[in-house]
Amino acid sequence: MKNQEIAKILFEISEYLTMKDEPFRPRAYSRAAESVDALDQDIEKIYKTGGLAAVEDVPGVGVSIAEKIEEYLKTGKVAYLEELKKKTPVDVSGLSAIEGLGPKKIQKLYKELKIRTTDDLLKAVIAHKVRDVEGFGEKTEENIFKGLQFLKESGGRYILGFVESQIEEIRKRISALKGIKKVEIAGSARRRKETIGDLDILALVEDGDDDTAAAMDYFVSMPEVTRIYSRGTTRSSVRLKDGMDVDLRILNRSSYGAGLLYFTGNKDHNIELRKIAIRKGLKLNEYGLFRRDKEREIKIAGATEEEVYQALGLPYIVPEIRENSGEIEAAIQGNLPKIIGYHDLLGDLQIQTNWTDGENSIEEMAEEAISMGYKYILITDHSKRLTVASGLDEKRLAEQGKEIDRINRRLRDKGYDFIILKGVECDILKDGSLDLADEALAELDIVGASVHSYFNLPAADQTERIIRAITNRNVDILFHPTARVINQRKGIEVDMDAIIKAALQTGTTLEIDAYPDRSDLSDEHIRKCVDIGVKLSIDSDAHLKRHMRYIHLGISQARRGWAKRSDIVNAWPVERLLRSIKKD
DNA sequence: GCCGTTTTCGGCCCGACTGTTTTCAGTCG
Repeated sequence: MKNQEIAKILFEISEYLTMKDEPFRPRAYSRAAESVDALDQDIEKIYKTGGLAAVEDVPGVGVSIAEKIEEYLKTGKVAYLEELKKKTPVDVSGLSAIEGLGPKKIQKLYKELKIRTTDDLLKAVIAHKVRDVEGFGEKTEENIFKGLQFLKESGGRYILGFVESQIEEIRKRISALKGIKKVEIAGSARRRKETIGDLDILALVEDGDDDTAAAMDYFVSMPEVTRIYSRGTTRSSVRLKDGMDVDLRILNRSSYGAGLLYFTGNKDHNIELRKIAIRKGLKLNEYGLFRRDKEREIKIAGATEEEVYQALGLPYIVPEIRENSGEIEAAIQGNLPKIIGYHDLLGDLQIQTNWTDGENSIEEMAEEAISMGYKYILITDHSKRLTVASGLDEKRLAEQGKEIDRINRRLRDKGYDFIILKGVECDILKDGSLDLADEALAELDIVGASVHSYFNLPAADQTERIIRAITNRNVDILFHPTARVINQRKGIEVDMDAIIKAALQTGTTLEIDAYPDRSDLSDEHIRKCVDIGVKLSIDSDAHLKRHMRYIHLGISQARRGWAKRSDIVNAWPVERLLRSIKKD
């Protein structure tokens, strides 16, 4: 599906046009970008079945943009964008990734200091040249420096949820090749880390079948490949257009499990396993588990991961917790937790609709939830402070409640075992008070509260602010507790231990926000919550129907934090959820 | 450049916040 690629191009055009001080056209392009990004159907399919006219039916897309989409689908390029880039040869998307830098400032830096790339910018910042440009100053220069540092630290990592469909597509294509029996993704993607550095693909061929040339030929000549690092019979390595490095390794059946284990990692987990092997007089490597018998090595396991673990005297350890952070000790002692499964959730507790900044109606989101097998959802539109999202005030919130009642009646009449719960995503104000009146919040089934402003308060103030908010007896869940956006913004600085403690005392649930670039709470914080018994929820934070499908990423995150079904409130039936969540 | 009509062109989301200014531009959501 090329929707995201096209959205990115349209957005880039919008930024160039903003730099040129064009009125309105930038807005038209970014609106079209958002709209294409939000589309349920494949834009290529729309074009192929309905032609240009069908593309023009996409909201925000008119004749001119439709033609550019057509051009991209046919040629993989948009001449208009190439032209803009030629006129202003600046890495806009790279530079605007820096928090606080937008097209206007980028334009100014290019004009005054000839800055084109983040490298140029870093040099200028170090030489203290930026502070002298009109409209900039010491503080801005410092913020740019921090932004560059942050990008460098997080840089080069891809957000799993955003690259997953591309990865799956490559996996499928390789699976279909002749002689390939099975293809799996290993590495940090298989451990379900929130970001991945590169991609390890493992392919299985039958023992004795060493004709891997066709598979390797295909791999290094895939359309998305821009550079071939190496091409061999068992391993090839390439770089994709978007910068990601990908390895393909071909394994035989007899060593497939050992290879999968080895390439899944993490490294420390593997090292621990090898130590166990040594203690048992065995040797573990990527080809199998071996016993030395006189002068010969005899393979005693290797075809599957399960048999390798078993031969080491261990139960199977799921990839999500292979981090050498206590899982091996727990496995030895028979204390591995029964972590939550991918089909254990009964509902989703953070969903935005077109009452505020969501795309779809309450009813559409409910239908999507029903099709996913859920029993309930909580509608949590924004509160009034978030004016751009046309956040709800007390009056509209009450109106929304009535609408939810009507839809619930309709769903019941249709015979669905499903309920829409009334909620809100209420802004936490600077001092920790809430954006909506207590009486309005008290009317709702479940209240979520979250931070969308003042991200830079000192840790002590920020912690106090959050604790004050969750101490309000109407607040049931703290949404995306650290407010981080991966590759964009660090989380707020808080004493998370103090917040987790306060959550325990007040009976507040902390959220695991599954949206790919949030993934908030992190695995590490989840584990702390699980250890002391703080309740958790796993929510999609969906602004469109499609976003609800990101929920599996939140489940991965929970699994990485060792959470059991009993720790997750939306894995509970609705009666128990409502009984337990309110702290009266 | 798109949309929605007032069918041929005028209006387009906007408030909070930051850092720069000394009254405001740029960025973010």
